Amino acid sequence: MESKLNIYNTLKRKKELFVPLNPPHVGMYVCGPTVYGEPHLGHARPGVTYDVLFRYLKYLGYKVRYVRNITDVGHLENDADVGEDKIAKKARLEQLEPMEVVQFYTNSYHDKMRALNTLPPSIEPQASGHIIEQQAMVQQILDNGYAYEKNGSVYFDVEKYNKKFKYGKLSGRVVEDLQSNTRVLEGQDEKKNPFDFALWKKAEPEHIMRWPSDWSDGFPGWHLECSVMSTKYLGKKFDIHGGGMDLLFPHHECEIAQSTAANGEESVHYWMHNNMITIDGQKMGKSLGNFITLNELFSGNHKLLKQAYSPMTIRFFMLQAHYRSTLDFSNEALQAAEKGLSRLFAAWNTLNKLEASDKSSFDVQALKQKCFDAIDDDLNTPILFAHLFDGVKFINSVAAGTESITAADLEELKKLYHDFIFNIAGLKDELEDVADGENKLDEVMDILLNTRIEAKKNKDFATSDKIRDLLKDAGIIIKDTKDGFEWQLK
RNA sequence: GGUCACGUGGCCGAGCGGCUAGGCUCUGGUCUGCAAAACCAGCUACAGCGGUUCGAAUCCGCUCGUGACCUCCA
Repeated sequence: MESKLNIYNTLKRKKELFVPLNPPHVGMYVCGPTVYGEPHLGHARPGVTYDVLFRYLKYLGYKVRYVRNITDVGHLENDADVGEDKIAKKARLEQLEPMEVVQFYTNSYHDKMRALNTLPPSIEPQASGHIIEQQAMVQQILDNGYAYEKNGSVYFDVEKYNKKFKYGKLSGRVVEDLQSNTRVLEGQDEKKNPFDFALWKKAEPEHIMRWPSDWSDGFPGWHLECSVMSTKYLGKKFDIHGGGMDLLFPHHECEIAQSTAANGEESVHYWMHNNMITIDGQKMGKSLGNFITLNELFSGNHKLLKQAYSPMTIRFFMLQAHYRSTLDFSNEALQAAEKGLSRLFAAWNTLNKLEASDKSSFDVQALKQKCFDAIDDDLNTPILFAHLFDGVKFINSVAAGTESITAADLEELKKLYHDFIFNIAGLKDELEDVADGENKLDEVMDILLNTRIEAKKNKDFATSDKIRDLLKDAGIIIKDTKDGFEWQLK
């Protein structure tokens, strides 16, 4: 478990060696989706990023508790503290019970995350299931003097908090600047300062999702759930908190303030933030309406899409960029990822058929070291794949007979590729999935292709080409090899 | 307006002081009945202008451009 994993800590603005608070245990919390719409490409990024982290930590032998929440209440439409609850709004539009909306999109989110081969989190708590705990934290913050009640709503007192602790340390903001820069929005006259945020909000009569409390019939503020649920399941201090960069301010800043105000100390050791997916250089997001849902990507059913892209193509596409860089969507980039991935899996299959000889013309240990160095360097998956592709060239050369490998090295190389491709990067061979359990198809293909080989032997190329062309039309690609043939579904 | 990022070859995308990133595309070659795959070779790079340095895509300054956050967003 001795690892050299370094992760970029947004709080410190630099890479730090990862040292868990209570080894071998690791606690990680990631902000999940607000379930009021179909998950889109943007949701896949943190899903995949923190899945790789989760997988790698487990690979290193840590006992990881991975908590990812479902936001199903308290997330408002306009200003954080005025306006309509997103879930309730969607429910009214669709003539549904709010929890029906929540369930529908939660299911869809799970389906898509599973398709992307992300492991389910250890705990996936819902905000609506933790109203009692949220009320308790509101009371705690009130008792500690960092919140005030006004007309049944409770607000966090940023100015007061800032005197003892520092508000804005994560996002690099200072309260004085906020004072002059925060937009004045209507309905905020209850607050002492415009940057104060709601911990508990009194519900308007038409508001559907509401719970009784000491202050009013109302609902919790959006930022509260993450502080509450991370504390409940990971303790007052835990290792890693992840989320999208767009949540850095105000959401994560408020989380820090709430947890600190309630518990007296900061809770998170390493803050991690994934960057955005862009489209034509602009952030892909709900508010801009320029998002492509995962449904649309998987089916190709969107005006910007030239074709469907498989979940693994999407996953690989993301892993070819560093998680802290923006990643620009385009058909060309996705197609390149699709082909690259296919080349990687072709090499994996080749690797498993390789024959050993008495010497190696390649340094497997050096490759292994490079791969670990890459992943240890703040999950640098693009570098990791660059090294794996160097290995692909070698694997293909061994198959072609221009390079060689010993039996021991071969075993080592197989393990290396298996560990990194499947266990850590979390990729899977989708073609193999299809082929599995289709023994009949295998038999039929053997018959067909052996017939073709005979035709070739007899120089009956018209027949052999016809078989190849017709199969191609049916979505099956034939590759002739030295001593036979290979085929794969496209 | 404030705060902070970023601008790399046809496309995507690493690198963060000296050493080929990688993937995809393109061109030529080897192999093959042809094709595909594979292998070999090649092709256009570091926004601009200064500065620091023996040496800069990489550090500093300025200019131009793009974006993010400051309001819900992964």
